[in-house]
Amino acid sequence: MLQNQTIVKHTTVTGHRYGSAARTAKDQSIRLKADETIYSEGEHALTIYQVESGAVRIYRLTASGQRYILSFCGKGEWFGLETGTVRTDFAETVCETCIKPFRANQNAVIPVDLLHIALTNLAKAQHKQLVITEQSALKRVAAFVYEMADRHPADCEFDMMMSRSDIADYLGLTVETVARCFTKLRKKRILCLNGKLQRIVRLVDRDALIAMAI
Amino acid sequence: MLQNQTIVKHTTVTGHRYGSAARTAKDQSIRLKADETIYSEGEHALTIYQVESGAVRIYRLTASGQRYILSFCGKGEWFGLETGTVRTDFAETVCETCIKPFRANQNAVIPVDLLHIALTNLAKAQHKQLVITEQSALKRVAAFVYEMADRHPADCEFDMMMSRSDIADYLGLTVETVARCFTKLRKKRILCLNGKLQRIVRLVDRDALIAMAI
DNA sequence: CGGGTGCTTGACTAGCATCAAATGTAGTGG
DNA sequence: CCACTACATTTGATGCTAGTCAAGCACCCG
Repeated sequence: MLQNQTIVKHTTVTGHRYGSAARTAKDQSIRLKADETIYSEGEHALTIYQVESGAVRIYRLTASGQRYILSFCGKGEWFGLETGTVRTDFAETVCETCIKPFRANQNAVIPVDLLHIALTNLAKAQHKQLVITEQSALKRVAAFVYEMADRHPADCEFDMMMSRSDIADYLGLTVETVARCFTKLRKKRILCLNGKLQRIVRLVDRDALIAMAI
Repeated sequence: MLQNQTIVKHTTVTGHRYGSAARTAKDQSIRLKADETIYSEGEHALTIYQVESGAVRIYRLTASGQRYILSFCGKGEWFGLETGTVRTDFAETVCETCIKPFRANQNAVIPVDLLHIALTNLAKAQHKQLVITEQSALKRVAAFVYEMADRHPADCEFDMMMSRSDIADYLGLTVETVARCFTKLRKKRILCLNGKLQRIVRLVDRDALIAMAI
């Protein structure tokens, strides 16, 4: 297991930076086009990754062939940390993306706080459970847009990059329902959609979006 | 943060036991009645717990006052490990329960693999996402019964202990829908329900249950 | 006995899935 | 340049599933 091949030390110092020390590891960052596979279910899990730019989708396939997207990872987020030695899910790029691998070779030290990564991903997964179960389709989509907007705190216009089908498989809805919800958000004057694929969001009423997403 | 107040060391030795060494810590196990609070949202998070017997529910309250149960913890399972210094959820006993606390005082070493606990809880949360989003109400209830049955691998009869309302808040359904699903499972001759509160499950067709839960 | 709690069942309704089709855009080849 | 295909998105019509509201039953306890 990954965590048994590493030595992790946590001191009483609060805060923890992954600064230049971590970045000078011999593993170089990797640039990928859209929809490229990073790893697949069943593969041996020896590497974790940090997203430097772009976005990655982590998903599973059910017995019936349905795709379910567990999470999207944006800039700065980590993925690929597994409970066992084998991948239980798939990782693919959503768009052109740079990722930085951290390999766990024998006796190698990963200069990274694995526990912090695991707990952050756990918190994300728990929050997603709340979004999915408690809320209507419209609220789920609003929560998704808000999650994306949170990655661009400065801008009121940004590119989601995910297709409607990605969003549907992430929120447990159908493509049609997602499209209808975006239409409702437009009609409520909460956002505008631009770009040929309607994936560029311009936030008109951020407060209303937040009120709806909670 | 918990993980910053502890020193955790993982060697290359595979496997990791929480044997007598951990159990001789000065923290004694605690016996609680049903529906007692272990901790609440907003409290300072300094302790993690292992369930010795019984069951614990971990839940959150939404802005609208709805309860959502993130997980049930049974014998051997750990809870209370938080991302920050403050509790984000509530922990209560479902029934008469024994728990063992592990406090993270300054300079104290927790003789426990926190990363392993975090990753196990992450895997549980991810699996629950799949159950909740992909499946019909009947399949969700079947998956819940299967999860409970997995905690009693030897017995074909066991006490779930959770109320219908607990199960509903866990699966994102209503009490009525849960009751209707149990009725369907009975009519399909997959299980029988006994006890005055109908919480004792007798598995009649385990294979059919598994087939339904996946 | 009456009141409280937890479980079940029935009737009705709202919301999402499904099926189907239209639109807009890009790319290809004649 | 236009015809054609391919793909992503949107919209409409319809049906089913689970939520809502309501009532009834079983059990327990004062």
